[in-house]
Amino acid sequence: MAPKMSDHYKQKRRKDILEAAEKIFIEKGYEHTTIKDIYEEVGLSRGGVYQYFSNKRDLFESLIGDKLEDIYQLTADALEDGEDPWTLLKKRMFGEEQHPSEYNDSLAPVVLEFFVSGRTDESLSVYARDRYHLGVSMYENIIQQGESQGIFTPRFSPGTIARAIISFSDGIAVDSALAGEEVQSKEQSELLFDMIQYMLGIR
Amino acid sequence: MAPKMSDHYKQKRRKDILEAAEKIFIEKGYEHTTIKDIYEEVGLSRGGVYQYFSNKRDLFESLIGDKLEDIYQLTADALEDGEDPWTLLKKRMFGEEQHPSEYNDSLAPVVLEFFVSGRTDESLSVYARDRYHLGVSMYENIIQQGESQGIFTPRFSPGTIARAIISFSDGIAVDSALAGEEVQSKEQSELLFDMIQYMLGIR
DNA sequence: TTTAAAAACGACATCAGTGTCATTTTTATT
DNA sequence: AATAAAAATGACACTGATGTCGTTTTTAAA
Repeated sequence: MAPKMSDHYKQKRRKDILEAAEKIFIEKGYEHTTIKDIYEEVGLSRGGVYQYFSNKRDLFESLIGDKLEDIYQLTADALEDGEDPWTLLKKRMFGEEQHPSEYNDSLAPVVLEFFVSGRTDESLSVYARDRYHLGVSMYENIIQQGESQGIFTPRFSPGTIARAIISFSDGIAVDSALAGEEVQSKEQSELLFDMIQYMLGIR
Repeated sequence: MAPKMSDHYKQKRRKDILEAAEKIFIEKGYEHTTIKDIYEEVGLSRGGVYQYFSNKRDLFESLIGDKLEDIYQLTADALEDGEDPWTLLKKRMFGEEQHPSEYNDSLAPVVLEFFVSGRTDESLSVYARDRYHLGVSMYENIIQQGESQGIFTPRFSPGTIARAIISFSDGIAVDSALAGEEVQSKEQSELLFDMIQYMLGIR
């Protein structure tokens, strides 16, 4: 006499909503996306979405949530396992192919929009700082590891280089969002690549 | 029998509104600023503001308008007058003191927010591209001038280096908006400074 | 001082989006 | 099949912001 819905079912629905939401967020940006846009995209009703998420912010945070923590953990593990810091750094900066390519992380500008437009909200800005900090640490750890192995001879402190990588990448993401092709993200990634080699004293 | 208000008066009022608006925009960000916030800050009524601007976007575009064109023109003139490209480049990147300092252009993140959150609006994105293009040209011209004078020996095309300066600066602006001190903008500006010397082949 | 034009006011109608909740539908278990 | 719990629906009340417009106030010229 008890119809416990399978966890699997709930998870699937949740994922459906998040996928639809991601599509819409990329299309319309964070601020201009409404709950209506989302439930129409999933093919659910208003209440249907509210069953799973309590508002747009909750939905968005779920969407981007954990992603960063995952990659941080993955990086820590890789370092632990003795993966080459230079290879690892390239992977984190440019993806598995370890090489600059056309810019494609279309959610990145939305994430930045989310944090920038919400920067006056105290709780959000705490969250933003945490995320930023985690990103810095990730790169910093890789660089420190490489330094201690004698692979890198950094011209600036690992923290500063880590922050520079993040700023530069964020800048490319933002500019791509607003000027598209014009930004020549591939060429810029190549420049970033060259700059990092210089900053880390790699031949 | 005709009370033509002095242009001076109108200009002053307009400027008052823009100044108040700038303050509020910096405080609350673009999206979260309302017309009400603004007329309360100036000490005017709702209708009062609408007398001068037709909506928030119009107001914001007036605020940032021309600024970029002005600096572009100023740069073109300076090059024409034979100003040293390296000095000029440093001025444009770091202000008159020509040296990296704490990040302080508090309107910059608001400008980025404006363009990023409005990036789906066709007319706005045209405007954004124009602005971006103008910025690229400005830096590109300086670099080309320096190259032809034999002061710079660029490792990448002037256009790519120009775009990199913009991306990096935008990145610092965005990150500062959302993580504040944490971003260590001064250190990053120093790194940017060093990187540019390297990219331009300056001893 | 009168006067007519411009500036400033603020109430108002309108709109878009939000989150809720009583009701209906679907589901898994008995 | 019967049933009870969970999921899904969509109408609803509410909110906050927008731009307008008839009215009042201020202004500078006559």
